[in-house]
Amino acid sequence: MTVRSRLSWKDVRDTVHDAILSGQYVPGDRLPRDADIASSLNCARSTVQRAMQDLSDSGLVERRRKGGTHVRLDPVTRATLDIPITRREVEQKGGRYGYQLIRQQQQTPPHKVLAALEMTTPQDLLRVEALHLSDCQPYMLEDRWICLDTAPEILDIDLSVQSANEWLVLNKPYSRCDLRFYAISADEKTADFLGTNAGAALFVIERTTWIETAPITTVRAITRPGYQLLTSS
Amino acid sequence: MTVRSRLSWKDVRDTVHDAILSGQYVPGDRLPRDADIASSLNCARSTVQRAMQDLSDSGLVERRRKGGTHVRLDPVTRATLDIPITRREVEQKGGRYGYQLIRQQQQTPPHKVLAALEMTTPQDLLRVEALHLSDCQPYMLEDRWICLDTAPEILDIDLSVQSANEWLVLNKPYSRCDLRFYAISADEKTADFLGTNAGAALFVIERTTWIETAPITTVRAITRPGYQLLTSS
DNA sequence: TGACAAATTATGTCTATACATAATATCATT
DNA sequence: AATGATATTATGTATAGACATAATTTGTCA
Repeated sequence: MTVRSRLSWKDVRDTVHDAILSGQYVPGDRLPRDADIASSLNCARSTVQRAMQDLSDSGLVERRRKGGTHVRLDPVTRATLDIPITRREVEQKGGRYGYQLIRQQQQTPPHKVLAALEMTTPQDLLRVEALHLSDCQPYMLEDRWICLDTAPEILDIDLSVQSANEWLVLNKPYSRCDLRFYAISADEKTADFLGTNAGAALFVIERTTWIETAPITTVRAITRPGYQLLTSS
Repeated sequence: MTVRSRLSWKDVRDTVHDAILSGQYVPGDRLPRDADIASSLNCARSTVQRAMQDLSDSGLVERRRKGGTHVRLDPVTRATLDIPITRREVEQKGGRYGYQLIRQQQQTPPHKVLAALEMTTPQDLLRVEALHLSDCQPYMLEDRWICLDTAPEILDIDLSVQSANEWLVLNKPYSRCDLRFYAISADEKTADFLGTNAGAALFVIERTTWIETAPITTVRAITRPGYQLLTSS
């Protein structure tokens, strides 16, 4: 059997993880001190520290100074979601990407939009409605509001060629992103755009981004019927 | 101004992150070598390494040995979701948690369920249907299949007292968890349980867990009308 | 017994160093 | 110009040591 000369922190993490999975430690149990794990596995404490930090990040254990490390009593399912730009998403699924600009105009946002952006003083935003296509079939209908204070350059972009989604993601990196998922019943207009019937259940992704505290954009993306969002790994 | 004597890796991460946000580096650009960043910020290379690893994990940059570190050309929105056990979710929202077992029986799973669990040989599973309540109002309807090979102890549990959700999460930690989100139209029976009308758009969370390759459970949780799932931070 | 101060302890973090590894660049050879 | 061996380089990772920090325990005094 192959014994690596040095133990990586991922090895340590997996060892501890397995010990928990196997029932050797159950929720609430206290794990040995990092230093003890280190000496029993014959590695440095910093290696164990890195491993335990990862387990803590993933929600499996809780660590407190002086208190030690405990298996979480109240485990959470912590999952990572990857939401690529829509063009990539379509292409990754093997579709041919298409894009249609529906409408673009500066207007006063409703209260809901201001609230989502956490803006206090009302001001005109650029509203962009667009349809993403996969193999010429409707894929996602987006209703977007862009903050012109934060992203004034958007006015110089021809949004019938490049989607706002794409331009923003390449040119306005964000420091904070809020996501929200829910289901809606399609209204007449939405159903029409997405090629379905009014009343159909549709999956919605809402995303709002900021640079520090400055709002960039908020978008409500209504997906075509049957759309599913999966976790990455 | 307060200058901390030593720079933490999170400080380094934020500094680099800010440099990217400010447009100093745009997608595709190559960042300086870790060692150079280290000397320019006056910290150790390992500190920079830890920072860059985090930026790489969060999808903002890409690192390749010898190739160096580049700002990702194709940024993804990477978000972390926390899905607590349902009792906690209800309580965190300020509701009083309640639970009703609807039905519990061993039966042959349909093909869809077998596929979700990645099982090849058909065998009887324990099917548990239950309703979670918040302040005596329906909150979530779950339809669960449990693999008796992996979790035989579940048969000794009185599932009218403790929910399968809770027992499994405390007693069967998983090594892999797949999540899936989508929208459905309520059928008559579902609408009835959730106190809404047939045809209502409902948000669905599907979760399947394994210990290594051994399937534990798959559950389809249909949420009450208006339910929204938010990202954690 | 209670309140507060001090010692203890386990995790948190940075540093300097050494070596590993993968990808690229260089250079000699044909 | 194509090939293949070799050197170079940037990241990946572990280690020992030092010190920081927070939480608990212990000790002291009223």
